[in-house]
Amino acid sequence: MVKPRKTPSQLLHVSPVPLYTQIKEILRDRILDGSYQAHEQMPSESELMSTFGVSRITVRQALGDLQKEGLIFKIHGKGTYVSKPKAFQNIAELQGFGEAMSSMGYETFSRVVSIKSMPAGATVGARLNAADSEEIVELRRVRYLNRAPISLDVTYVPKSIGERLAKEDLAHRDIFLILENDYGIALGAAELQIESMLADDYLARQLKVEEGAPVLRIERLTLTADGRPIDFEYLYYRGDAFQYRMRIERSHV
Amino acid sequence: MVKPRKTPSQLLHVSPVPLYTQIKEILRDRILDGSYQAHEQMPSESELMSTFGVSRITVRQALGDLQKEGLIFKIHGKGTYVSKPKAFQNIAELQGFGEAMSSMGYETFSRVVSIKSMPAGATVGARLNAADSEEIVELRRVRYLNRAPISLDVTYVPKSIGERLAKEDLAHRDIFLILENDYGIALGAAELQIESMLADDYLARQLKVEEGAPVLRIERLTLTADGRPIDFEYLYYRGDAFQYRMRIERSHV
DNA sequence: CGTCATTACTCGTCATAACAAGTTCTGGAG
DNA sequence: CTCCAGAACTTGTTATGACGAGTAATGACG
Repeated sequence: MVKPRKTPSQLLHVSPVPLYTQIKEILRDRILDGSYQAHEQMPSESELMSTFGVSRITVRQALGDLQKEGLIFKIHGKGTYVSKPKAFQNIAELQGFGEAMSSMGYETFSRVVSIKSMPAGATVGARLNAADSEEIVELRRVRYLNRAPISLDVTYVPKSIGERLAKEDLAHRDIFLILENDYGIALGAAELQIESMLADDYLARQLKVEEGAPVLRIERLTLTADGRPIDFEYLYYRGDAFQYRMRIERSHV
Repeated sequence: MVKPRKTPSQLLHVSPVPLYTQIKEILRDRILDGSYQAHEQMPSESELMSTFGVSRITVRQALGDLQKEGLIFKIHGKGTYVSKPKAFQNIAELQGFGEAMSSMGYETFSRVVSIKSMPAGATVGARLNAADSEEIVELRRVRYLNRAPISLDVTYVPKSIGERLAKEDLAHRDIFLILENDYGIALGAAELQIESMLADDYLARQLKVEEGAPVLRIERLTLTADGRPIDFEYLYYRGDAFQYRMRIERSHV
């Protein structure tokens, strides 16, 4: 059967954006805007090949990425299906606080309480992979959501980074985004520990809650893409006003 | 053109295990046992092709999987490198409590407090996608770690599943593993909400803490691989004895 | 009517091939 | 010696082709 090799209209072949990325985004849009309903079967790989005019490898790469995002799932021998609607989609991403909130439509800002240089000490030094006596920068901020204080962030970064950060607009910009966009540091993963505690005097004042109120304490170590620790934080969230939400994938190993 | 089907040497081609999986496991072993040191450059793709006698596609699939696991990372134009050692590796997986603890060498068991059938009600019904009046099963368990109570789990599942679960050895087996291994239900992802609260009278008695002690409250909805909600839980963890740890990847989109 | 083999579909795996794009080293021009 | 072009590496993207394996519908057979 002769297939007319028509140039797939929608796709830009000269673009610096890979084909599979373009296809992935077209399909993601169709899923999110409801063109493909949840639990519906998606077009098969061979259909997608001909409609987009690309090879199967390219189609599979696009579908594989969407599967990693949790938008679709496959059943061997049957087909590819759309997962449940949006709601929570990709919350298991590493995001800064402002990044996460603004993507949900909330307005936030931070108040910088203090910035100071100090020796790392044993605990922080161990996390940031620095000697106890090495100078690092401690940065304390209170995060506000709709004018109400919601968390106290105590951030430790290496001196070189901290001195640059001190000059930035920390009230309105996420540290994560500054590191990535301005400093060109690719972030990899974060390790979290979450526990519950009671507000002490200092926390109560900063978060405008009663002493003894429940507080969510998160210890977060952020790593660069090549695994170097770069940012160690203690985050104290008001227990009454905030819920830490995420989505975790079962390992597909 | 007929292609002679020649068999490359070292790997098992008759095995039901895909080549890329075999290669992935060989490489993972070498990383974990230190043959490839952290931050060291791994053999290039072409080297791996010739040493294993496979095509580049196969090598890339193995490396891609290892990258998803966080064991290696790649730099375009430079090469493939080993990430930081183990420590935390793959904690962002969906695991049951016992599953997670026993993989860390702890002994756990559960005490079943109650199992009862009841109408779903608005909150639970919405989560499990059931009518308010539909009968579901509520299961209360206290989890013990080294003989100390550490959490109260309140689990809601559809009646059909709950009635089967009631006959199982819930004291020593994770619900997740029963669902997957015995019932053949593939689990997909879980959505979590974490918040901090104070122990009330009932919780304090169950967890053997003082009333007003900090408690980590986790709301967890577990979905099957095809996105159907199947298990909704409230988990109340003792704030003094437990830390919820995880590792989150920055989106590689 | 129930069972089973066939068949036609799906996704899963793997080979070969080519070019693009980023990095590093080298050698020659100035 | 310095600087810059290019070679020689790396990973990234894409095409074409083939076979395997799981699922489902079909139809023949008992």
